[in-house]
Amino acid sequence: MSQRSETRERILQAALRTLATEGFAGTSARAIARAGGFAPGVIYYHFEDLHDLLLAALDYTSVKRLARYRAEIEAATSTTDLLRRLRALYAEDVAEGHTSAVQELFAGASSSSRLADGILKQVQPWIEFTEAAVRRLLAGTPLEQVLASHEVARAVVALYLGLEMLTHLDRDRAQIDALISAVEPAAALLDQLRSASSPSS
Amino acid sequence: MSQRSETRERILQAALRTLATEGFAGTSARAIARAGGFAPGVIYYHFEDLHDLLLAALDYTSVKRLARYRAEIEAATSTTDLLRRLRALYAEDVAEGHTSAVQELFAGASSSSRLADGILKQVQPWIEFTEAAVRRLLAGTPLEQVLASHEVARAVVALYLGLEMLTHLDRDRAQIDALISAVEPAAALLDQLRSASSPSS
Amino acid sequence: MSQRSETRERILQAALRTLATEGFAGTSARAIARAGGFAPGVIYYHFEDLHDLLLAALDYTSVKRLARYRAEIEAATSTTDLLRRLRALYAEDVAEGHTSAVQELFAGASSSSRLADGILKQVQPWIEFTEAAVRRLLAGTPLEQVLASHEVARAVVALYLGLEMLTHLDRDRAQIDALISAVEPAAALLDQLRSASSPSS
Amino acid sequence: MSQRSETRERILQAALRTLATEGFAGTSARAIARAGGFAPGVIYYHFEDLHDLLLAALDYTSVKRLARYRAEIEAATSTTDLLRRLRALYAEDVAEGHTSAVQELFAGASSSSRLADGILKQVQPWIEFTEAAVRRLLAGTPLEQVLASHEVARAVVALYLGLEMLTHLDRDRAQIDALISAVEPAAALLDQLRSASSPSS
DNA sequence: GATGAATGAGCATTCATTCAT
DNA sequence: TATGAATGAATGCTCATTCAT
Repeated sequence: MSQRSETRERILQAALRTLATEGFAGTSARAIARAGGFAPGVIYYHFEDLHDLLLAALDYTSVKRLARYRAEIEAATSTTDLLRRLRALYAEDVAEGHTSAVQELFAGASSSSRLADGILKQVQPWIEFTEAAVRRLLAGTPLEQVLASHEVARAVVALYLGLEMLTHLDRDRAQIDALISAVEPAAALLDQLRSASSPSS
Repeated sequence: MSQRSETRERILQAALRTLATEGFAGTSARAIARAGGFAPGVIYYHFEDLHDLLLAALDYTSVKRLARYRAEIEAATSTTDLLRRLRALYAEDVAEGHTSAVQELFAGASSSSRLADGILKQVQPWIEFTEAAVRRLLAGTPLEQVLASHEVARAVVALYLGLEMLTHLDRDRAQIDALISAVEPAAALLDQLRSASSPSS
Repeated sequence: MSQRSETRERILQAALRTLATEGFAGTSARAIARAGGFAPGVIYYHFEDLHDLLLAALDYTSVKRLARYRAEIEAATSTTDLLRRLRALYAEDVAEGHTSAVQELFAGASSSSRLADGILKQVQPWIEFTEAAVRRLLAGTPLEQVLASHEVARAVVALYLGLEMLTHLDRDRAQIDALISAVEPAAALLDQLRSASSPSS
Repeated sequence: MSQRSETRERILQAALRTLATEGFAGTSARAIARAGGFAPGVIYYHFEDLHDLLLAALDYTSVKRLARYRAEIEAATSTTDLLRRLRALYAEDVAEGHTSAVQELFAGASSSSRLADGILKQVQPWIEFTEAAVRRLLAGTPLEQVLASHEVARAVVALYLGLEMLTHLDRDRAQIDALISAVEPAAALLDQLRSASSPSS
């Protein structure tokens, strides 16, 4: 890896770390530089400006996470299994600081429409990915007729973002686990519906 | 109403208006004062500081809206009817600037844990209210056994917040309407489940 | 005088002083604030931005000086007398720091077309004033037929600016005096031409 | 030409081009490097620092232009002819970007006395050249007794600089042409004076 | 000879907040 | 009660210059 792209990566990681520890408002050029141990000026050597860096940071973490989600979700054999995998994926999100960064950046989108536009572009793949997953999930169940997959996908992504918001407020990650647990019976029900409708599979 | 509380109200409304038009980042003491036609100094005469004012503003709009939601949701006769009422309530939220203010303040919570704590206190009543509504809604359906009302309530509130976030990003309010429409068949299904399980009611 | 306009004047004078002592490039908001003994922020409380302040400062000195020039030039009884008065006026320009400020601001116009436009507006009255003076000066002499007063006026103003530039370079104000002295015989000649053409006056 | 001096020349030309297109304030090391297609670092390999480069650039264009002026002015057969040649020379100045570079550098002299000193050294030859030209021009006319050639020369150079300043402000090059045209009758007069005083020449 | 990454000081500007009036 | 002038720290960003490669 070239020296240039190494530094670029150092800056991206410092930005993500700063978002997680200082929040969006605290993620100033100086704060990022402090976190990464470099001069504030380097940021502008590698990125157009702060917005550019923050969007790049979101992209950096988003692309990596989307790949992981894609791999796990496609490997799921049942809704119950899917839920188990989602629980693990979310734990990874938290461990890697992905949730914090996402939450802070979405919050920060309020302060700049340029940032908002950039973020919007990055949510699209997640909505599309979720839509495909929802379609697969409902296939062969009565719900297939009754739920529009695009709208459901959007709702699922919104739910993720909203839950992060609440979690940020009360700092109680356990609630997310509780929600997943709470949904388990419903997942089991869905699996039954599916096996009933296609007994051979 | 005393002159003091009249001024207080003017400030609260100016703050909400500013949140809606300028976003959280643009809601400076100066901006609020400009919007309300008073001197920046008066804010500090009526409120501890800017955070205090913003929290008071959230309370101001939140209490009013919660009362409206309570009235409408309690009057709902079926899930389908409930959905119709929710659509109207949401339109009111938008018209009154409540959605904007809420979205901006939640986003702003990132910048200060004091603000976050204050906001958290204001979400609690909404979660409790939603929990009661969910319980009433699922009562007498098979889902009652299968969904934990507290977790569902939290998810519903999170969904509202997350949808506002997405709407703020793509400025496409129609998506909210589309989601409500998409859920209608499911609501009808729920109504059928209920009437099947308790034919006498 | 109100407190507001007193401070405004303090800022204007600090700006002029800083232009004279630090040059255009050194006339930063901080430097002006230091020179005037106030916080940098006050500048933005009284002026839109730094350009706005600098243009206001140019206006401040320019209006005062133009009034003085107008009074003196109109009182001149002959070209020789005019020259004597110009010498005194220029000495005042220097003493008041007007020359420095003008020189620095014109130089600074290079860095911003907004500044350039503002300065241009302030030169116009000087060119018009000079044109009137030139017309009066040449009236009744053979040169009247031979020199276009508008172009001559422009040239005279340009000469003033150019001489300031050179003076700034070699810091030799005596050269300006030498030029005025050098022109004296020509002025005397002009006076003779005029008295010859209108013997009665 | 050695590779070293070739690069040096590329830098000089990039500097002049940048002065003309970006102005003094925009002529940063980066900007010059970008204009010339080389790394910022090379500048410091060939020149002490940025000031040193800018002075060298002024010298580069100044020496070339002075040679042209010398050739043309010495070939002039009358004041009218001289004026015609000056008009052409000035057009060359503009076309080559010499006027822009000179104007910007003189403006920039405000920001540093080191730059000012260097520029001063480069004006001297122009003043001397102009003085010789003035002396030749007035020789054999009554004005010879009445105008001190050194002071006139200085005034002429100042006039050139001042006119460039005004032209930079109002971006109206036509005014320079208008001035030359306006002076033509006076030039013709001077030619008559000369032929009257020395009928044999 | 040349590169381009990095530095750290500097810039204009905005802000929450205070306080004399 | 209310005003609005003033503060001083913080912001994003640019720059001349250095130096390891």
